[in-house]
Amino acid sequence: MVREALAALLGLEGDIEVVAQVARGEDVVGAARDAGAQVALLDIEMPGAMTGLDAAAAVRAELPQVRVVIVTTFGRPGYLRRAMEAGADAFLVKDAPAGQLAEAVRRVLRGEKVIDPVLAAAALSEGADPLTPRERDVLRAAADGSLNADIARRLHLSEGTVRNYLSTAIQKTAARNRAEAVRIALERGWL
Amino acid sequence: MVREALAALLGLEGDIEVVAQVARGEDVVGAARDAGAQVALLDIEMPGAMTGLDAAAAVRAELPQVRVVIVTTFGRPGYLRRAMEAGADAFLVKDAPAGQLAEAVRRVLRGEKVIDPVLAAAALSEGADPLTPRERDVLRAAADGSLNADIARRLHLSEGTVRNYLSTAIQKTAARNRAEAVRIALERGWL
DNA sequence: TCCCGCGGATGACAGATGTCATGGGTGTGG
DNA sequence: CCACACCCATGACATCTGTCATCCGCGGGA
Repeated sequence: MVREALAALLGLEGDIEVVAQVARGEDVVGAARDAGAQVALLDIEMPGAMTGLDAAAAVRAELPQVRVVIVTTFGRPGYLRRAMEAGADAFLVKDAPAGQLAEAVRRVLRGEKVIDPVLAAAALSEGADPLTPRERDVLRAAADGSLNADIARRLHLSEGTVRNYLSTAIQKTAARNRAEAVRIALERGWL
Repeated sequence: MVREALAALLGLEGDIEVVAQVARGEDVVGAARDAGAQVALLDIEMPGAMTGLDAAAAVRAELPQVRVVIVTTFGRPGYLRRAMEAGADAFLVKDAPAGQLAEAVRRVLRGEKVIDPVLAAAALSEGADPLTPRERDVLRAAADGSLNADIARRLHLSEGTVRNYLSTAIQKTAARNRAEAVRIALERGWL
């Protein structure tokens, strides 16, 4: 519904034409190629296995002439960082005024980058993700309230190892327990 | 951005006119009255103190002739229940096709109720919220990973009492610890 | 009147969690 | 070759968490 609504909004602009819409990240590259798109507008949170950031990287790799605009619900600095690493040209949050959307499309077509300066500052001041891949796995597995034993079974680890990884993750996030660590890592876009 | 986009979408329909838009729940009743709206379209998750459900109840109380359509990101059965209790005429989730939005507006104007039958069945089979107000408070306070001592201080309770309330909440949600209880209660729309 | 649910509290106990020291193996870069 | 980071594990320990029994006071129904 939101996708179709944003398409309607862009369609009202005389100089912009919506040439394709897809629901899943896996379908982005194909649709963009078939429709001859000049700009791809992607949400980070999408159904399916592929996130909008993955789709952005795929577009950048396979259709380098296509500009990528990321629109997301959550203005997490970590998202911005990862979007830039994935090769995005613009990064917008959904609670920005609607006019910024069309404006961003026009500007990336002129070769400009479009980034909220406040968010950019936050992303830079925050520092990079300090978690190792395994710490991320364990933290993600702990997010739903699983017991250490469950996590150990799911990741084929010993229970003590799970405790060790969680302990380091808790310290790196400056949290006091796993729940706080999960919340902080989520806010920072590290999961 | 999403609000303006949905307004653009509805504006494309010949028989529907968007007469007002507001960002915060507190402004809904005033704007609906001033604009002479026939239908109020409300999101549950809104900035400001007033949720969309509160706004729905306010509209129902002060402008009884105005139909209320709830649109929400999360199709939680508890949300549906609370929306109906607040006097909503329609309940839509945002990942439904865009056409359903205009269709719902037309149908509530004809006096019909619009509810996804799958969600209705889920809401009925799930049973009502079993939590007492205090259990809800404590569970909400525990959601961010606070220690028992923090929660006790924040709610002016003893630490043991916090443990007791959490224990009963954990049993009522059939969870194994507080984190799981929080997740389940959130999914059910009990918080 | 009596019972029951709710709010609030205490104490005791078992189990889960977080920390630390310490060990091993692997791979990568200087 | 050595240092270093990462991965995985164990054991010990302190603390936090979850459960249970038990108590008090209050108010609403039967």
